[in-house]
Amino acid sequence: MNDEPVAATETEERGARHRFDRIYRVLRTRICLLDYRPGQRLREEDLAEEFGVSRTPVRRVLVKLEAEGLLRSVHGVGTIVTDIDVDELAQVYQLRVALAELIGNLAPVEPEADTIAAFRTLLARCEALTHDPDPREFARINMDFFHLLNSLTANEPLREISERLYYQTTRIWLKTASRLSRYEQMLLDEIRIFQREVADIVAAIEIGDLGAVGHIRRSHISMSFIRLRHEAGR
Amino acid sequence: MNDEPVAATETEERGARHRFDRIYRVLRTRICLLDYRPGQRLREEDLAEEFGVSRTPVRRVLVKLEAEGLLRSVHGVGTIVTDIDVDELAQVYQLRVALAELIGNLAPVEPEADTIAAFRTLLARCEALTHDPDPREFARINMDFFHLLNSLTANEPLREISERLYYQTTRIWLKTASRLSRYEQMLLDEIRIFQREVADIVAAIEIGDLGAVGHIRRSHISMSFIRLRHEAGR
DNA sequence: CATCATGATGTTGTACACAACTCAATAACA
DNA sequence: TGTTATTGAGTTGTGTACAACATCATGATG
Repeated sequence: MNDEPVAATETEERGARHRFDRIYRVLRTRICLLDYRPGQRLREEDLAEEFGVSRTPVRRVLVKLEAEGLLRSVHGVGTIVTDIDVDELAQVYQLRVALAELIGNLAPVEPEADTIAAFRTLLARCEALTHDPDPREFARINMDFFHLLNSLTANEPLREISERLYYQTTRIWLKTASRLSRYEQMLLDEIRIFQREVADIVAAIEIGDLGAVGHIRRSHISMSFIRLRHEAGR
Repeated sequence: MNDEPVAATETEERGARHRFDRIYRVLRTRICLLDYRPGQRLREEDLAEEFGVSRTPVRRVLVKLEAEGLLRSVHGVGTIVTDIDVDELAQVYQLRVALAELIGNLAPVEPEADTIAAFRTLLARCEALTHDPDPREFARINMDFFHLLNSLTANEPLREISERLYYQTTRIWLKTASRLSRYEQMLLDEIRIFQREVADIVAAIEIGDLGAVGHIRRSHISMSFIRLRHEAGR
């Protein structure tokens, strides 16, 4: 009866796969929070040292991040965080808008009690944020909110694709806004708008209208991008 | 004036990136044509030897194919071609159906003369196929047709995602049909239906109605899956 | 006879040394 | 002085040996 290691694998996901996912998530988060700025050069050896492994497993992660468009490895030069600009991302936003509606339509899943609770917790964090605006915390809440929304569809390919597109676009707000003079005011405005979105969606979820969630989300993504483009144009 | 290598890079994409893409495409095609059967175990060393490289660059390719759901590497066991079944792929098909329509709507690109010519050539290949049915050639034409359709949108993220979903699902027909007794007849039927789809779409393209292309494609993907599911159910 | 331990074998994962490559600084030259 | 080689440092890409792991056969043990 040697099932102890199996159980451990089940709960903790030991081994190579786990290390891989861990490093992957850390790097992805750093890129999206602009801890690594667009255009910044990363050194494989530094990353390897930080995570206590050799370059080999690090490179695996970098290959995946490159496939997702967050990095670009150039032989003899370095591994560079991809730069982004509002115009290039317009296409990705178009697609995200279209997909947002699908989450409510394709294989909607009746939210569990704890899922609803998680939404409420998030709403509270959001409210707290309006009293103490912080761009990083804003980005984090945004990320958590996205993952919660994503769990509302049982269509796994849709979840995967939405996630990928989300991580491709989420940096653009921080990057664009941080360079503008109205930064503080913009941040506060955006937080308030976001808070209303969360409130709207939580209301729709509590009623059980997942279709409405999709519509709300769709319009908010669309408007958010238009606002950004407008601010960036000036 | 040492710009010769630069020019070569531009046209032929020498170097690591090129090798990588080459191996990647070859393996992906083999998986989708069932040269590698679902469940089959691949050995990294065999692949390395075949392509004249070491395991290292091969593993890069395998990581990417694993991220796309075509392979699964298990430590100590092997690299296994993912098995697929009709029920699991239902979700992917749902998504493909939804995305098909977007190709005509998001950033439609006016087809060039040579693109239209390519469609006509394909239609001819398709016609020839009805006289000499061959499952592999059918799959190849299907693949080429997909890539042509995909070039009708300038939305690159959409192209990328559509491609990924296509390669996730395209094996299922060959796999399912090849196990059925009515295989020969099914193949011929399916080829004829496909030929009509191609004819319809070529007509829509020549008129310049890309929206119609999306609708035709959408309904054909949907029906194709329903037929498959129906046959598989019995 | 059933069951569990143990070792042999084969595979992917990792570490590390070296090759290929880029770029900038510097020297050579017209 | 301007321009072109060249050298050097620094980085990613590759090859290779070994570690970690899974599986199966074999035999010990109750």
